[in-house]
Amino acid sequence: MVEMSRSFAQRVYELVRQVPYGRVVSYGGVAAMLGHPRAARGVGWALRNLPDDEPQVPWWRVINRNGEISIKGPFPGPTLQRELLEREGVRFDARGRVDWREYGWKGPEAPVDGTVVAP
DNA sequence: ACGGTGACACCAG
DNA sequence: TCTGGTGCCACCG
Repeated sequence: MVEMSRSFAQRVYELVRQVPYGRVVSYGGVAAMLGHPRAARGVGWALRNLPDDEPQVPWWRVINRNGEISIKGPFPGPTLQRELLEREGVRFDARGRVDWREYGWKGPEAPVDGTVVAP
């Protein structure tokens, strides 16, 4: 097993499950939404060790701050992730990056644009 | 308790 | 913009 109670990893999975189809979020973004703005690496570790017991976790929608695929290794990792994202309509530029303005997910409680926050 | 690892982020230069 | 160095966090023998 990889977790016992509500481990950090478990919370990562729950949040990533909420990332909408065709949208992406950064490791640091996930960490921040969980209240741990400096735990980006922890998020990466959690997704790398995603157990088979955790279905419905769109791990491929999590990329690094530069809008790039951050998976290492030759085996079906980087390629598969990009494949899955493109299949959802996410487009990569010539440098292999995603535009945050267009596909970035602001979080489950993100305010609708046009909302006035303060004068 | 300790040191090492990793699908990260940030800050100079 | 890119690159290298540094900081941080969760987790594993």
